[in-house]
Amino acid sequence: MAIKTSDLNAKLFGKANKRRATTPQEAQTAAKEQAQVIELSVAGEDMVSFELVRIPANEVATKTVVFADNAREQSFLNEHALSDVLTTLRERGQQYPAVGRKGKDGKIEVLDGSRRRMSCILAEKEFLIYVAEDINSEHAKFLSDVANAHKPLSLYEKGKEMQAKLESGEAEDQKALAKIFQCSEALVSGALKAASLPLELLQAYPNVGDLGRPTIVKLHKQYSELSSEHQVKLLEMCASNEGFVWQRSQAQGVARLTKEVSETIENWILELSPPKKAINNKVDLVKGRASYTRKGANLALNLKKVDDETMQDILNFIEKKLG
DNA sequence: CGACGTCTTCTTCCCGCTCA
DNA sequence: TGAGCGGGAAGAAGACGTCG
Repeated sequence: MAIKTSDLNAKLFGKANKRRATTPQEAQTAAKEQAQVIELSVAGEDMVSFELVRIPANEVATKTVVFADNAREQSFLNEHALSDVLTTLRERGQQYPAVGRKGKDGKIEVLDGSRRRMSCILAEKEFLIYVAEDINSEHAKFLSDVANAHKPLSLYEKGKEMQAKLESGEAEDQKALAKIFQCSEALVSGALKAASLPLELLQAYPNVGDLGRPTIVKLHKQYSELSSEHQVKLLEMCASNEGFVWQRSQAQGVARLTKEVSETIENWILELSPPKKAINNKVDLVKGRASYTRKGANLALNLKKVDDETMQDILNFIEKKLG
């Protein structure tokens, strides 16, 4: 994702101080060459100076934390979700420093670069980050959001953001959300469903970002049809002993893993609640030609091999009867 | 009974995988 | 290495349900 990262840096450093850089290109170069100090205006406002800090691999986890308001769900960040960053990180080290601020407790809060942070932890590499002394929370959220623009959030993460906007009243309804997020109403519906699913269930998958709307909708339907006791049982199966579900599979490749996890979960659900749909009230009236199903006050007819004349007779009868 | 909001389904397009 | 295939993503539009 090198291109997108450079886009981000162009945005971030676009308004850098002339002392260091006057154009996005220069600022990018500065970031690439890892200048010790960079001054830039955050959100087009105050000038803030960032100092480059190098954190040894074994201290990344303890000395830095991810900004709490970051939309990215940290528990989804595993070797599969980070495979794009990990390959280049292992080969050539960290290309672009992350951006963060000094927290009250002395820890560094990572605003932009939570994926790079986790990658460094996984790959045991040195973590580079530009740190500023004082950035208010509003600006911090801005930086964090801009940063997230280049690696799309998963449906779950989008759904959580949408949920928040609904609750805060920022968005009136799903239609408004679709406008704000520039997506279809169908996607909003799917994202909200994803967000309503328990984390334990989603963590069964190798890369939650890979789960599309159809998969989520299916999963949501299957899960929500379970009784609450069964839901709890299913989550226990997901969380039990041998790590996440995907870690128990032998399959190669994320796509295959994802498929296997889906199948596993589907099977578990079937085990928990046997297909009571077997009570199919379909009745064969004339073998192979006519059947009907009764549901409440409704009647569905299913006729095969019907010629025009017969059809007309039947339609006439219905019209006369119900009309 | 109508109007509004949400969900599902249909269709098209794109991507990645497999096999020759 | 290229062609064919299957599966998934996304949007549009119609179906459905709910509320006043």
